[in-house]
Amino acid sequence: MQRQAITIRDVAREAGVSVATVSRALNGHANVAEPVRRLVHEVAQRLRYSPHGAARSLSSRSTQTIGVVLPDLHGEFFSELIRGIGAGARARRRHMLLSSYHGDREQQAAALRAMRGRVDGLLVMSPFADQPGFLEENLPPLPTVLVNTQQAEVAWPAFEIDNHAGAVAMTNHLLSLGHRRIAFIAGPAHNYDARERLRGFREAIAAHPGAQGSEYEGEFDEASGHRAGRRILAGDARPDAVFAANDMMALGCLYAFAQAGVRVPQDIALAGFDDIPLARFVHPSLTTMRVSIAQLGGRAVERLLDQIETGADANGPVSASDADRQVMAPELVVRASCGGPEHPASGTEPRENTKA
Amino acid sequence: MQRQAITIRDVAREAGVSVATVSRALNGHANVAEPVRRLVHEVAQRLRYSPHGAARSLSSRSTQTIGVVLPDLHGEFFSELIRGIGAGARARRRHMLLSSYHGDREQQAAALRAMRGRVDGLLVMSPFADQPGFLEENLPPLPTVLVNTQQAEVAWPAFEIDNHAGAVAMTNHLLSLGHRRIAFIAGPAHNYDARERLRGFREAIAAHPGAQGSEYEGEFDEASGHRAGRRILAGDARPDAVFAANDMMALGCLYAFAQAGVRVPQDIALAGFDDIPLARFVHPSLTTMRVSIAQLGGRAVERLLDQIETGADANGPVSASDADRQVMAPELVVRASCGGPEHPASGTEPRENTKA
DNA sequence: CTGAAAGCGCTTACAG
DNA sequence: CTGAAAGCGCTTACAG
Repeated sequence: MQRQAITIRDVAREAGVSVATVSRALNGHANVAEPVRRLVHEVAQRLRYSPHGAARSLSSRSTQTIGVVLPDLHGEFFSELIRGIGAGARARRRHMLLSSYHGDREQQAAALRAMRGRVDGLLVMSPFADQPGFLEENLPPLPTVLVNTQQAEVAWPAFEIDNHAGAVAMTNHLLSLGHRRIAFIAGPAHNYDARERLRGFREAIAAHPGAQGSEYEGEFDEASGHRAGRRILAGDARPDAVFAANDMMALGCLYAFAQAGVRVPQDIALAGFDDIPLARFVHPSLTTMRVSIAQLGGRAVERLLDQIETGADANGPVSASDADRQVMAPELVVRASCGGPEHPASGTEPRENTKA
Repeated sequence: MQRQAITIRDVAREAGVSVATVSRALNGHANVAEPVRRLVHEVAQRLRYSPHGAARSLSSRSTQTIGVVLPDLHGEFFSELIRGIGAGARARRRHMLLSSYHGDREQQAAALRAMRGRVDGLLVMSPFADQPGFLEENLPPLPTVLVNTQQAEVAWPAFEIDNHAGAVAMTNHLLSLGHRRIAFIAGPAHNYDARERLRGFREAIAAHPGAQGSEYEGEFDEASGHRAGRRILAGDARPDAVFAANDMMALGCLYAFAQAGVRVPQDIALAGFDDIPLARFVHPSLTTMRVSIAQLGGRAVERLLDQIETGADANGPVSASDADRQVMAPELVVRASCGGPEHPASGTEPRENTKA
């Protein structure tokens, strides 16, 4: 059974008016007589008419949709980002066209180009944006806001987590607890967040006379954290504290310590970054930097929609200034792994209702 | 700087051919002379032309996009679902229009209607689908597949987790361990998954002579699990085992037991449902039913795309049969909370690379 | 307040 | 193999 799609012409015929009048009535234009407006609405409802999105977009030159181009959909970072963007879009009655691609440069270029004529603006997270020309060549002529993305030069408005400041804050926290020999488990070098966190760690160590930093490689996953933990224990000068560039690696490291009978925080302090849900549940609970990814997404979409609505949709690289690069500060969360309170209020603190 | 959008006419003019030829060349139609094809591609590339999505959709009557309508974006269930759908869509070169709405019936109705002319098919998860007429009245005339959704009558193809079978399996597992008095912490009654899990528990208990079930209310969150745990301990006949309808409640319950000094599994066994990432990290690690949400989404999108491509896009409620209701069985994961191995391979088992 | 008509940017029979 | 033309389903100046 192929239901025949109802068009605006059907409504017009049935209501005995022109399609122009139907369009005006349904779009809430003022210049429609009240009885006509009512009639049209009544007929449209009876016929279960709903306008054809592509047709409407083409003639009105507006899609009521924002495009979201991400490098991946895996993991909590992206799910929180999408949730934040989705909430922001919904609040302002926009749809969301989601395009993930695999890490390949050409694939992302294609994804960006394919957005033309489908969306009114773009939210982009791209590992290739630091390659000169990449965005200029592939971004459709649309307002665009970047998220957690390093640009070749500041050209588009951008929102990002202040990874550098967060790493400085955490390092300083460890130093303030009296730790002097601090090991850092770094994330992958190709990752922007990872580089910024490493940079923050190095700066904070360098700024503190007497502090001594050491660095270990990691891949942002549990396994590499575990390997780093073992290497740390195998070294001859055991550090006072370990700062892992993200929580997953901190958990892997924690497990390596547990296996070796090294107690946290008594024998060695441990800290992570991200405040993933697990962080408060492990034993000891993990000191970390909390980043609000959903809020990052929400703010970015706000900014994008403002830009779309003011029509000042300067889309080229000329419009942005440094003022348009907004960083969001993470927050230090002290837990037991650095001598803070254990498992604060877990089990009593109400959490979000989760589906199933 | 408002870059002027390049249209197919610009390419045609520049290449000295008609727009029809440009269209054919760019869409890979066979009937274009090779030199012409090359010229057109070259010009299009030089001009950085990309076709206007709405225009293309309107004239070709195809959007290369699937619509996804969900009740919420919160929590791991939805992020995994989106990830699975996204991977499936990408594999078959489709875009994904994501529309979440708040729990309200009218809002979902509007979200469904707004999909017309924007997508070629729909993936829908709806708590209102059990109300007769809701889908019939609001679904656009498009191929549609339902996900984890209870229909008034089987009318659309549907994919869902076999919550009933999972609950039966878990209850039988607890019985097989020798437990006879089993408490069940239920999820919210308005939730389909919750109802199915409860139904499975009751059936398995009823089928086992000598087994004795008791039921406690819960809301699928940690706090309600904690409350239920306290009530369970406060009762006079302490059960041998507790089966929580999801992991979050199991964790809350676990914490209540820990506070009361009740040991798991020595004093009481505990099991959950979902296998959330936390489940293997808590102490004791949690026995649970693993459900592959991403796979659920992936299969559903496969089915939808097949339907779209065969053009047999029967979209009305007549086409589906019971054969079109596919259930996916969850898998029992035995861990320490029921006497299984503690923290299996954690820290060594490589996990997915997570962004930051 | 209302309608006829042009136009949005493509694709696709239809001729040739 | 190629082009002129119609058409997809809307919106929006333009007249009246």
